[in-house]
Amino acid sequence: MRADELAVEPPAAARRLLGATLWSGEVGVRIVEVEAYGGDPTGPWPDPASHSGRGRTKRNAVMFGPAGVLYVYLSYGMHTCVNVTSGPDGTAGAVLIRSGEVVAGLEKARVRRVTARTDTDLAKGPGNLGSALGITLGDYGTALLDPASPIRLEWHGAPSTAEIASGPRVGVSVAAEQPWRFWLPSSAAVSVYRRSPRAPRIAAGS
DNA sequence: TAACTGATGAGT
DNA sequence: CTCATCAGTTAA
Repeated sequence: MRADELAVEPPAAARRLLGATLWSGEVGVRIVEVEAYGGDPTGPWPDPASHSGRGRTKRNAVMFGPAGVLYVYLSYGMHTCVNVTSGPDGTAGAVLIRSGEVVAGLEKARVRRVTARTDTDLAKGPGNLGSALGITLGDYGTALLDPASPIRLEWHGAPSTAEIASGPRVGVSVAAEQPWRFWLPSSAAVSVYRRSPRAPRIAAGS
């Protein structure tokens, strides 16, 4: 995979990342669920739900750089969420890796995820995926397309559109109408969709 | 359904 | 400095 294949609008980059393998040392995860996030209002794809939706900060700085770089952040004080930057250099964008299947290094992943009931659960959900791969805030900024990196991407070509499903992003209270979540329905590791409690309700009732 | 946890950024 | 917020997970 080349950087220019990710230096496109976040939804297009997200589709290309499905089916790719994300390696962290000996543990490999097949990506089956992703979410695209845009950038600030002055860019080509404004996104109020994005960490970069209100401009550049110390935390989101890497989102404004070249594509194919690891953006990690801490969520809810305990989970590390793994993102791949997208869009051209100077334009903010990223793809959150939400869920995957462990395809290598099962033993190590099981040690890191002792609470997982089955192997399918090892990297199911953004926090669990980061935990299974052992990714920490210290890995912020890793060049994922460099074969020498401890954390790297192995691309197998984008899946066909028939294999990809899309829908609203999870846990996002604004811009919830954007179908910027993509997943492979054939995988059992796709996390269950749960609407944000702050998102507008679709219909009245119970 | 809610307890939990801590970095972040906006407001004081 | 404080304070609300957060792209969650888990046990109940």
